[in-house]
Order: sequence, then C-alpha cells, then structure tokens
Amino acid sequence: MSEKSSKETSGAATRRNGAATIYDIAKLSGFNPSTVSRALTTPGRINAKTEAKIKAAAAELNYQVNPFARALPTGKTKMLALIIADITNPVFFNVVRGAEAKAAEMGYTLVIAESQESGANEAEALRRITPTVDGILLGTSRLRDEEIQELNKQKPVVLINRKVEGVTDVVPSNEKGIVEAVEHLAKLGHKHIAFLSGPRASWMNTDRWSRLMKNAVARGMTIVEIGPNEPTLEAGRLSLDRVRAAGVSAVFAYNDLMAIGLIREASANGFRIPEDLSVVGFDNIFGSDFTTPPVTTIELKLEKSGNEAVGALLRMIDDPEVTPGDIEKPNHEARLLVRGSTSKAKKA
Amino acid sequence: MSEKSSKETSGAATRRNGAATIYDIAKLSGFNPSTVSRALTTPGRINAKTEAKIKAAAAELNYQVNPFARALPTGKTKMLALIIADITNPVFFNVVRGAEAKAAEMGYTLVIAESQESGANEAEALRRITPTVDGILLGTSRLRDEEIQELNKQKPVVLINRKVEGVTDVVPSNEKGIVEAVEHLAKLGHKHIAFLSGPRASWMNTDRWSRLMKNAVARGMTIVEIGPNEPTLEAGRLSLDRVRAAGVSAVFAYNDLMAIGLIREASANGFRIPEDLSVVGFDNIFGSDFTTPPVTTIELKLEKSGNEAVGALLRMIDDPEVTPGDIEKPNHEARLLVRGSTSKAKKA
DNA sequence: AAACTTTTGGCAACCGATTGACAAAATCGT
DNA sequence: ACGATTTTGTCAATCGGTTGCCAAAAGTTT
Repeated sequence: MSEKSSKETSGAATRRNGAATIYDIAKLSGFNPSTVSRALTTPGRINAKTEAKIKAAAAELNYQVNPFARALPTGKTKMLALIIADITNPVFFNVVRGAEAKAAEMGYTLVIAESQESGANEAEALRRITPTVDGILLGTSRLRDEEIQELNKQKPVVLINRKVEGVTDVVPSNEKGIVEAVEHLAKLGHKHIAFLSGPRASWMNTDRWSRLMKNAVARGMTIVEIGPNEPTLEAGRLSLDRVRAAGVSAVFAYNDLMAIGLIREASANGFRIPEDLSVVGFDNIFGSDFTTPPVTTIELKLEKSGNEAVGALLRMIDDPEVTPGDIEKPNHEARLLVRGSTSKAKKA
Repeated sequence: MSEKSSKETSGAATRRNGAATIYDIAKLSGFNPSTVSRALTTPGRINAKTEAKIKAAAAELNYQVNPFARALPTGKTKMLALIIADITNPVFFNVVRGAEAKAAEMGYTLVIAESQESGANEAEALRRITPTVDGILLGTSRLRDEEIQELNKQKPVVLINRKVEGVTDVVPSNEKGIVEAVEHLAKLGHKHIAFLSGPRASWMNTDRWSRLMKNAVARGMTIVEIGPNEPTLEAGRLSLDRVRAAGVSAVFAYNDLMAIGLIREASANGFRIPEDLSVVGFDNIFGSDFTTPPVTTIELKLEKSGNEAVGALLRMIDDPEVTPGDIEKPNHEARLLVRGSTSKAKKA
C-alpha cells in the first residue's frame, strides 16, 4: 500500500505538516538550534564551515522557515496589505500588478483586500489584516483623513490615490494631463464643457475637478459639474440625459468607466460621439480603446505607482525614521492620450 | 502630554505595537491567561459570567488576537492562497472577486500571487506562500499534474480552471456553451470553421479544442486548429492573416482577449466582422461588449467559481477526510452569449 | 450529610523561531 | 608560554497564544 493508507493515519495525518524545523537541522548537523538559526539568518556570525554544513543540512531537509514562528519574536511578517475599493475596477489592475511584482521581487507577499466601496468593509478588512502585515498600501478612499493618520501610527502606510497630511503617498499629479487635455479641447474650439464627477468623498475626484475648473477658467471656458456619481459604467450611462441637457460641447468624465458608459449609451441613442459631444476620460483602463470611438483619456501610470508604493513602504519599514518628506516623489505625471472620442466643437 | 511625545520614544518606538495580549486581559480581569484564551475561543467552556467579564475586558483593551501566535500551536492561519497566471488578465477579475468575497465572509484572508505565466515564478510563489496558508486555490496552468498532486498532499488544493486526477476542482463545464455555440453557427450556415488555440500546455485549451472538434464534426462541419498561441490580445491580432488564409467562415478564439485582438485587427484592415468572418470568444471578460461589433462569447460564471472554490477549500480544511468526490460539482455551466460578432456565413 | 459527578479555572508544556548573555575555544601579542 | 582578545557555539528566556491535565469548587444524588 502507498503511504496514503497507513492504518490509523488517514486524512488529517496524511496532510501532516512534515515541514522540517531548525531542530531537525540541529539534530542532523550536530549543532545547537540557536547556532542553526544564526547560520541561517546572520551570515558571518558563525564559522564558515559550520555555516556550510548547516546550510547543507537545511537543503537536505528541504527546510523552510516557519514564517509565523519567525514573526512572533521579530514582529516582521514579510507581508504587505493592499486595500482597494473594487478589485474588478480595471483601474486597479495595474496598481495590483505593479505592487505584486515589486513585492515578490523583494521577498514580500501581498495580501489583497477589497472594500467594495464601503467604509465599513474597509475598516473591517483593515482590522483583520493590519496585525498580520508589516505595512499597508491604501488604494481607496472611504476612510477619513484622521482615520488614515491613526492607522499610519500603527503601521507604515502609503497612499496610492489620495493625499493626507503627514502620510506618505505616491500619487502622480493629474496636473500635466489636465493641462494638455484642456488645451486640446480649447484648440478644437470648445467653449463650454462639463465634468461628470465621481464620488463626492473621493480625494481624486476633488483634485480632478478643481484642477479642471482652474484650467478651464484660465482659458476662458465655462465648466459645470454634473454629479456626484458612482464611478461606474452604469452611472456614465445614466448621465447621458443630464449631459445633453447641460448643452456643453465636451465633457470630462471622472474616469474611463464612466466615459465608456456615456459613450456607449450615446451611441445606443443615436447621439454621435465625438461629432455631437467630445468625451475625455481618466486612467486609460483596459478596454478604453475597444470602444467606438476609442476613449481619449488622461493616463496615469498606475503600474509604476504600485511599484513605487511598495518601494516607499519598504523604505519606511526598514527605517522607521523615514518621514513622508524623505520619500522621493514619483517623477511621472499624467498625460493625455488623444484617441477618437474628441473632435472639433460643433458651431454653437 | 499625550502618549505621543514620551521623550526618548521617537520614530520606531512611536509605531510600537501597543497591541493588547491575553495577558493584559488576564491582568485586567483577574483571571488566568488560559482562562482568557478559553473564554475567547471556546464559548461555553467557561462560566458565563466569567466569560462576560473577560470579553468586556478584551473589548476595553481593544484586543485583537495575534494571528501568528495563534497559528504557531494550531497550524491554522486563516489565510488562503490564490495563484493566478496574470492578474491583469480580466478573466481572473471575477475569480478574484468571488473568492475574495467568500473568503472575507468566512473570516479568511486571501493572499494573491501572480505567476506571470511562468512555471518558475509559480513554483517560487508556492514555495513562499504554501507554509503560510491553510489552503490553496490554483487558477493557473503551468504546473504538471504530478506537481499539483504533490502540492495537494501538503495543503488542500482546489483547481479553478483545469482538472487533475485526485484533486478537487470547481471547473464549470464548457460543454453546454460549446454545444450552443456550434449549433448557433450551424444555423447561420457555417460549414468550415477554425479554432484559434491558446497555450499548448493549457488544460482549458485542450478541453475547449476537443469539445469543439467533437461538436463541429457531429454537425458535419470541418474544423481546423490555428495555433498554439499566447492567450493575449496581441496574439489575436497577429493571427488575422492565418485565419484569413484558412478560408473559414467562422472562428472560435481560445478566449475573449484573442477574439478582441482579432476583431480589432480585422476592422483596422478593412476586413468586416461578422459579415466576412464570424468570431466567437470565451469567458465574457470585461470589455468584450465594448468592441464593434461586441463579441459573441461563451460565458463561464467565474465569479461563482471563485466563490465555490473557496467554499470547497474551506470544507476540505474543516474536515480533512473530505475527498474530491464529496465536493458537489458546481451546477452552473457555460452558456452562449450571442452578441454582434457572429452572423450568416457568406455563401461559399 | 456523605459520596459522587460535573464545572470551572489554574498550571505548565508547547508551537518554531530569535537573541542577549556567557562560557569555551581559538587566535593573538609579546 | 602565558595572559589578553576575539570568535564560536550553547543556554535559556521570549514572542502570544493553545490545550491536556488536574485540583478546587459547585452541584447532585441518595
């Protein structure tokens, strides 16, 4: 019979964690467990020959540190939390990918939690995850500033899509992309535009709206806010009537999801984009170039942000004295991607 | 002074883990730590009044169990690993979401790792993560069957998109959707079709191809395989010439990514879809209805799969005697979503 | 009221690593 | 060759829980 049916050890026992411990290594190599621990974690502390023997024994036993046993005395878990509002929102794909890649590269494991756009879920997720990780990446917006500052006292925090006083962030600036986009529309002759806004409480929404307003006004355009709205396809779809009613020739959507929803609803209703209305989105999400017309959008390099966020977090973990000011700002900015959803303004 | 400015404690010390332990609760409530532990983990084992007092003390101290300290003696970490090939592949969005939701609901935390379509990364990720989790969800395909069986001996494993002898899976059957799709094309008059295949080593690819072949032949159609290919937009794009050369009137793509790539490349080259060529994808990914025409596709309810996968895994964790046969098969099957990329075959 | 059963709570060992303190061994200076 | 110094390895405590075992306390039975 195979190992599987060894009398009393069925099921449970079969899956026993046969994992080798430093005690096994100690026995095999003839040294003390603490010597083994040192050989494995503090190269140089131990005689080279001894170290080699111990490492050989460890390899032979296929030893793997037990992360929990290690975490107990050290408090370090080599895990990072990434909290995002909605995993299925494509905006986060690249953040996740960038963060995951960097984390893996540095030997860290990413724990991802979704808050489903709900503050309660977010708090709950944080409560559950915080004690198990060395640091937290926040890519969501439902918490109040003070709550984030409070969290930052417990564990290092890096913000991905908003800013909070005293907390490190890697948010790329929207400014450059917005300047380009407003200029682009101005050149096309647009005078009256709108901002189809996202969630009222979102830092990113506020930032985009205020910069848009400033830039539009500076170029002598009028601009109105339509919203707030959920940052979803559906909300974009539902906004068509209000956008038409506003009588503008161009609209900025808070994000591509909304822009896509709006464009598709418009097409479905015989309203022509971009001839009748120019649309600009934000984020350059997956699929934003699939639509007809493809979405002109302001791209943020979110994969880079995810990557940098992990880098910043790791610096803070290594050296708790590091302050937000010490973290160098990401050097990439938003930029305009002109595609098909913008064109000359209709003559008024 | 607030707790913040206690002289010598700057930086590092500020972030001290002031977390309360069961010893603090013991002190506060006047009971023994083991009593506290029991009161908190084995309701009923302890006198109700005592239990209430202890719980009150715990609440007062804002106590949170230290998952690592708990994991050490019990071996249970309340964490689940989800390994996927490519986080940015939209196919997985729903898997992730379904899995995350269920895991959170059951008090488990999901650890997500990406193998980037590489066997080496996958092995490495598993090596790192396996010891820290109670079970593993595998949504990827680069491992050999034996490696998966081996893994399954260490920790419970549930497969999401392939099947392996002796290992639990929640793969929904492609059959129904394929039957519907082939019938759909047959009714439209298609006689000669192709399968734009995905990765050679992929179980899912093989399954789709063999079912497609069987069904097409059964209806008197001819079918050829074009591939293998990477399962990407780009590969779909690059296949256009080969698809045209094959002289078929309809093509199944291994997945929507490839179907979308093909459709977009075709449009860009003045080749009309669906008039000149009908295209059917798989998965119904985000964005597959954004294209012109929107993709006719065979949908798998992957969110459900993710959900069920976690459910199955939890059952296996709770009761190690559970065998793959005990896990009830998902009762949802693939189904055809007819959209715009299929139409009558051109007369030969 | 004595004998017996059930509850309840405490003691102490243990999970698998890390680490400060220290003694033994090795190396060095002269 | 002897004391001083450095290197190396061991001991034992510790991280924060869990749990088997046992004695004391409480409750039941006759």
